[in-house]
Amino acid sequence: MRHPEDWLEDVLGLVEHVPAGHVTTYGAIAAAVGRYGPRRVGAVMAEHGAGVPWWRVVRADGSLPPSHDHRADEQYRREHTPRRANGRIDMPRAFWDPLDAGAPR
DNA sequence: GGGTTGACCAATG
DNA sequence: TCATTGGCCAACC
Repeated sequence: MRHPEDWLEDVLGLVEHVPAGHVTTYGAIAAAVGRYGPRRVGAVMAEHGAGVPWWRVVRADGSLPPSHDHRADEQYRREHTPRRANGRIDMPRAFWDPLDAGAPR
């Protein structure tokens, strides 16, 4: 039975497991925890994202939420996160699926 | 009880 | 590639 608190811990736990140089998406996290939707993940990140590598969570198309902006850019340079010329993440190369590592099969 | 909002997503033109 | 639309689900007023 997943209390809201457990769900929140699951989300934050997954974000912490995203390897440096890679990113995941709100939708992938939502799918991995298997409840609610991407918007809930975004909402919880906005409020509780301070303690986790929030810059490794982006939109499904590789674009950055407004809040990331310049601070994320600095992290991507440091972690060598593959990016495209338009500033978005190179998703085919950088995407890390939590289901791929946390819950195989 | 109902309308609005939001670190979203996928389909469509 | 960008803009629009409908769907999503909990929080808030």
